[in-house]
Amino acid sequence: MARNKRHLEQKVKKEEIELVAMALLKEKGYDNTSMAEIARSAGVAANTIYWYYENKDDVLLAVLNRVVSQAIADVMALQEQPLRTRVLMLIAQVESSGSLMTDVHSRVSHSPKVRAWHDRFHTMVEQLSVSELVKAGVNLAEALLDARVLIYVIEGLLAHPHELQEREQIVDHALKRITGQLKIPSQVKTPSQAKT
Amino acid sequence: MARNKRHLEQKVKKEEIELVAMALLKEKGYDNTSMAEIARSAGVAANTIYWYYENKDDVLLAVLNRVVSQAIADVMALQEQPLRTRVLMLIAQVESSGSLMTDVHSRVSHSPKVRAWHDRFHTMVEQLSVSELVKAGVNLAEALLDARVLIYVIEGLLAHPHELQEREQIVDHALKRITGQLKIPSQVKTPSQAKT
DNA sequence: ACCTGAACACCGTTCAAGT
DNA sequence: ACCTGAACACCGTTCAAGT
Repeated sequence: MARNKRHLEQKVKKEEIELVAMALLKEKGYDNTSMAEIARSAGVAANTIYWYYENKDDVLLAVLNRVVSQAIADVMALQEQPLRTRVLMLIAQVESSGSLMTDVHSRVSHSPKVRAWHDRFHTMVEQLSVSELVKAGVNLAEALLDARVLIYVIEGLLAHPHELQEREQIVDHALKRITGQLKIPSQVKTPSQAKT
Repeated sequence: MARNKRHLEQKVKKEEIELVAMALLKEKGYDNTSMAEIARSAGVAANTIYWYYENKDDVLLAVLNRVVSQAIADVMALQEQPLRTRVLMLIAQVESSGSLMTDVHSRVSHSPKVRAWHDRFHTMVEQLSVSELVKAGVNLAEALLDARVLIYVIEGLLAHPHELQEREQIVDHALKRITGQLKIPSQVKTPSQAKT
């Protein structure tokens, strides 16, 4: 029982470090968050983190896995929604993780592990996009190129700040260009035009 | 005469620091290039750089201005070439600057000066793209959105490694989606299909 | 197994001092 | 005006030592 409790609390300790790291990395980004700060927030000595993780990039990867799992879960929950809605949801979801995606890109050249994670993630998103586009009526031969275009647009939207409305416009426009025509009526009207 | 010579050599000193910094930053990126390394390569003490530049980000900006000036000059020289060629040229040009563009994105959150530079640069590229697209036959109302899509595709291509052929395919595809139809015959055939 | 204090090498930057 | 040696604060990481 005591052993059990202890075992639990140890897992909890790592969990706590990861949650604290996630909050800090989301809020302030990789470079502006020091290991010392993460440790302090988690209530441990600075070097204690190195018992759980090899280095700072490994902490980043642990956080990224959490963030991505959550994002996937959220987007999966919208299975029946139209593509437009799901793309916008994905962007909003990832955006709430602050500069994490930019951080990944900038760490790719420092850490092979981060590079591997990035490549896997990219492939996954690409496959998802292809199947989404095929479902939306794009023929398979072109879907691969269209998926790339769509992903780059999404990445661009994530890397640069946009008004919500502007973001929707760009997504709508890109999807229109890709699928040929908008399949579903959009709600891009300004709030002031809401009826009754 | 001696004063003249001296004055010249001073300008040359700054020039040398900048050229050395450009080479190093292009080759190894911002984070992997230390001020000490730049100084050593330029043959000065580490802190001497701070007489010419406020900080490391200012060195980056000086290098960026050189790189961009060169890129603009090169692309301008292709005034009469088709859009496709110029876009590919721009990508190749910027790509030769290594991870500099990624570095800009990652420094945006650290330095307001870098952010300002990034925003000005982005606006400039956007305006250029709009006028290019209008010239290519896209109607003005949609050109702004199309320009954004095109820029994000270009940024995506720059941020991720691609085979030359694959890159051309994606650019061709994006331009086809945007302009409705490819205006000029492309040479995307595989080398093995070259005739006679 | 888990955690720590102390130290290390490196970094961007500052400052007082030299010419 | 231009340049330097020495120092500073901070960083990620390591190591020997404690429980």
